[in-house]
Amino acid sequence: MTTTDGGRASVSIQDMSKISGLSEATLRYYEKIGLIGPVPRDESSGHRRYGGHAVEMIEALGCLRATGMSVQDMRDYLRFLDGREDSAALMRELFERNVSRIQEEIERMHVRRRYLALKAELWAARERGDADGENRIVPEIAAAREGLR
Amino acid sequence: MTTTDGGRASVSIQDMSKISGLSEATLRYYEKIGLIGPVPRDESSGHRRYGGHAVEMIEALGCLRATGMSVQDMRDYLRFLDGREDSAALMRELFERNVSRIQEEIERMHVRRRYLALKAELWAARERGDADGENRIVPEIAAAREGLR
DNA sequence: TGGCCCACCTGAAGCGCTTGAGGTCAAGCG
DNA sequence: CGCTTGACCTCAAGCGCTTCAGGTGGGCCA
Repeated sequence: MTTTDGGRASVSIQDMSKISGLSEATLRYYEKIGLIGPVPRDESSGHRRYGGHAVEMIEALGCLRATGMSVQDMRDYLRFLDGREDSAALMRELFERNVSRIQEEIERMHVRRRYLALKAELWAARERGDADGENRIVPEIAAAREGLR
Repeated sequence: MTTTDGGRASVSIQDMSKISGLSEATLRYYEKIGLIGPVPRDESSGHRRYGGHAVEMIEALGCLRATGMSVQDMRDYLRFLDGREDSAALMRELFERNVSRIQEEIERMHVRRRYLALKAELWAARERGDADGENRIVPEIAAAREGLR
């Protein structure tokens, strides 16, 4: 998992990927756009070696990314963490905003699920030649469509 | 909304966008990738004019897109609609697959919401200098993190 | 010592759109 | 009549990644 390198633990990109849940490509991408890094390299091979501090930070980023948080919010998160400003309130707001975002997404998902489930039922009715069933479902689909924005 | 053009109704891209909920850019994009179209043009201006058949089709696509259905599944949907194959079963399967997809997304969303809500609580506790509260929340966050994949 | 494989590297292209720049056509107004 | 306005056009770039192509360093085996 980790190799010792002059007394300090260092982690390869593959292991960093396993630890954080971010793909190797994403780790390179985040470095390229300046969200993390620059990551120190192994002298001879030029391979990335993530040090203790970076490992924890990127592990946390992996969780935030897994919630669908935007890159901009992750940037703010890192800024609040590291800055000596009184950032507890800003952090709370950042996370509350993201809870609301998820909440809204969940609600939209329910509407979508209902619409798609009705469509599946419609075609199931057609499949078994059930014209009555079809006629019952059609107006329900029309109603469900309204909620889809 | 619609203009009459030699007895046939035709719809501008702006109105098509309002009807379908797809942006004008998306309508052009879908045409470019061959999902819809080619759309006939007004002789003199070169502007797109969507005809009756296309309007209904694109309206339906708008609903499917609003559920997060993939472009490939929308292609299949159109193929099943139009083909003379016995497509009711294929349609049912397509929609059932998409219901499952949404169902899984909803479940993941719940986990994410919990994680983010705990993070918000953590910073709220820090904000009011509540060390006990903090200590109560930290292990809950660790537990919630497990579900984030 | 040569050969092989694996982990890693970079750069470019693709996905599904969105955004923006720059230009055309038709209608309305002073 | 020229001018503005608005709806539309095309082409190119950007977003947040993923995927792919082509190349290098290091360890292990014969």
